[in-house]
Amino acid sequence: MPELPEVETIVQNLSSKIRGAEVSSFRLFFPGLIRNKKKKILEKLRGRKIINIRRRGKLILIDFDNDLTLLVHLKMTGQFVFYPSHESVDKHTHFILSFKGQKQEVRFRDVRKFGFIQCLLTSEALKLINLGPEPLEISFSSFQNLFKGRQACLKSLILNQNFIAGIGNIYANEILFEAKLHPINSVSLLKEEELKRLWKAMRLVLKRALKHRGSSIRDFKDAEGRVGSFQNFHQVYGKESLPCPHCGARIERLRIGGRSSFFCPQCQREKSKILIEP
DNA sequence: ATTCGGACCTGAAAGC
DNA sequence: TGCTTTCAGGTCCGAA
Repeated sequence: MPELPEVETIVQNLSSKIRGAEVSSFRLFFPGLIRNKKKKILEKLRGRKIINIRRRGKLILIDFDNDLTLLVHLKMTGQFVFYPSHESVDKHTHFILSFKGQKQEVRFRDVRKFGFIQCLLTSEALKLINLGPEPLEISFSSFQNLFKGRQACLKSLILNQNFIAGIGNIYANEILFEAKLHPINSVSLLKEEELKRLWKAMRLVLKRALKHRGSSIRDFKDAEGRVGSFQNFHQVYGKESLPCPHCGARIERLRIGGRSSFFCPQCQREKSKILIEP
């Protein structure tokens, strides 16, 4: 479900509600959710205060005042939502954190159970995962450097979290449309001017999506239970056979690296590796 | 060294 | 009304 804009939206919700809150109790319904071998480590969170909630790529990090951090990945259908404590718990709720003096508790729900939570030392939390730079923080020249010596196909590369962190399938499609670049192009063929378009498109699309509090296609809800609205502004994602909003050509769908890729064959031209001289 | 399919899960929607 | 197939905001792993 969640890519950078959705995860950031949830992190903002959580920050405003539970930064500084003290954990009174937790409940774990699906032990497989916790990646640590010893689930008992969670006991160390009881009575501790949350000092910070951060995002890195698509990961949520909840830092506690005893140098422990909960690393959370929502994967496809994970949700963090506040519920009144008295409300009944449904079968997709796998973990609940309750706070001292608060009538609301935060519940982790995940229909497909792909998501995970891991409890780590704060200083170690990001060391396990090799994440690329943040797309909204990287300068153009650093961005350009990332591509040196690479020759993968463009769409696969920007979906690769080691390359750049936080972009998933929806935003990869939308960014490439905005940049007018064909998803299957090899990055080795891109000129500086095209990389600049890509960098600008990446920033523009992600910032717009943040402003609209993410895209809700089927499962995404923020921590207040609200849906995002950026799905209303998608140009190509999920729009196979519909007219391109720019030129009217029919949007096509292609499978790249096992993921659906939507693009306008007119606006996003494929580059041929073979130069045909007349 | 990359790329591919399958695996991990469940449920909604489409196809027959 | 079924029953079956396909698809889904992600990532990991092992085999070609």
